[in-house]
Amino acid sequence: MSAERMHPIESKSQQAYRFIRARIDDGRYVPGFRLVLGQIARELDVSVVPVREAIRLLEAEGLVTFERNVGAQVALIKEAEYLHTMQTLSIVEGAATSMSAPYLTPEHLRRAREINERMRRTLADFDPHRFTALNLEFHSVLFEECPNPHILDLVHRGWNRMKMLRDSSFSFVPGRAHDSVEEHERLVELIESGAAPLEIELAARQHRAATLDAVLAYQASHKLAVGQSAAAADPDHALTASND
Amino acid sequence: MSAERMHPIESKSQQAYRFIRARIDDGRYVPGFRLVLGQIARELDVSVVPVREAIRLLEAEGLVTFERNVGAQVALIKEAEYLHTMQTLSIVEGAATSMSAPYLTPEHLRRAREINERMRRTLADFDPHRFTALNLEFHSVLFEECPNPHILDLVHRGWNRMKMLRDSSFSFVPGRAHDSVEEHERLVELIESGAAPLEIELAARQHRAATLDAVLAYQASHKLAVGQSAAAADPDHALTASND
DNA sequence: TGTCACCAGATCGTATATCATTTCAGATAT
DNA sequence: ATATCTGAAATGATATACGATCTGGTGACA
Repeated sequence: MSAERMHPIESKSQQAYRFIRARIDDGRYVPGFRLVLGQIARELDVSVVPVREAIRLLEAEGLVTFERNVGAQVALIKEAEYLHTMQTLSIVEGAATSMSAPYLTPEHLRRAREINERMRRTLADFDPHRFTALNLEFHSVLFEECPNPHILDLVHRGWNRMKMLRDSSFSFVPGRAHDSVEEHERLVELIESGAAPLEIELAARQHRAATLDAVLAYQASHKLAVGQSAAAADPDHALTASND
Repeated sequence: MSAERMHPIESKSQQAYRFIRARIDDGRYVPGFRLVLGQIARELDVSVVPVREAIRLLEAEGLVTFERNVGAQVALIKEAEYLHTMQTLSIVEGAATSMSAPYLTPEHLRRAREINERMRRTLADFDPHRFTALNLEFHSVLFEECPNPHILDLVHRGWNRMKMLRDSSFSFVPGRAHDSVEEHERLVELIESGAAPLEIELAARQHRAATLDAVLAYQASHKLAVGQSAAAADPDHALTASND
């Protein structure tokens, strides 16, 4: 019992959870990927019971769907689902940002600006992957001092949903990244100026809403251009989207 | 296989989930109540595996705490937790109300008013249980047409957390119920007048925030009056609160 | 050729048994 | 009297085994 941790021995359920979760997050398990209990259990060298538990938890979070005697698969994000998640994110992110703002120090704002500058420099690279990562980093700094863990939890939930369409069907709306960087700078300035919480909240909310609008407009025009009337008429079709 | 439903045979996990959940909701399992797997399994005449799964789901929802090799218990709501949940509720309820408002018909508003009138009539009875139930009903009508199911889900999560202190440590802040009924009426009028979404959102948010303020003020004054400095100094002490 | 019955494989669902950890009471030593 | 040790009981965690259900395909039959 010498070189043994006293507390944190990870249970096999948690192990399975992290295993699956990591693969969903980094895109190895794309939406629609089928999760077979026995198979994952063998990969992890555990029994199916902990794997099942992990999958049920992921189901509760909305990351996978699970049907009795049929199986589980990574959840497919539909257009309506995307819209709702973005809408929800705009609200909770707005709240998180404004609640965090009063506690942000000049050092926080410096870090935020530094990250945003890196985003600006990647604009020419057209690297959605990296841009999204930096975007998360930027907003994480702004949320850092939010005193309400519940709100932060909701923000993270929303991000997780969004992450699912990261590698699988990501689309970069032309011009949106540039606008996003500009809005980031204005948001930092607003916080710096000691603006009223409500003003900050609405600015942050608007920032997310603008992305949603841009994606929807892009989707609409793209559909029209290609003339995919069938896809346009199907409210359940999978979506190509952005989350910056 | 004649008189058998084709789809909806409830799994034992779901059965266990509903069993426990119902008892938490109606107060038979008060916060702190210990949930022993084997015991619940025997009561339901199932094995411990589905019970365990149910408890893990409840843990994910924050309704119970679960520690490895120790066990589960109904979550205790602390003062900070209460504050955070109410704050979150004020935000998501505000959003849900304003998003629902444009779709509310005169019939909706009539029903809302009718429920609120029943609340008014119970003011003299001092029946917190009934008042809270009507309060939920009232707001449910206003949320009814919210087109974003995510937001509604968040509202319900918040309500579930609040429900936990319903019977256990419920306190009716003097005068708050009366104010609440008045605010309800004003909220309905605001919606009826076709006010801007943001205006409705802030009014709904304020309604919830006012309750929180009332509770905190009442708590503070009560503590001072009784002179429980020890309890006041402990940020983790259990809370007596209201959710109307 | 279309439809239906049926079978085989895949997969989930749960019970049971066993292992691991925690807790607590009682004993023992200081 | 206090602290520490010890072992049994309680409890959770997981593996294994078996049963139930769904799915897809195959072939008989009209």
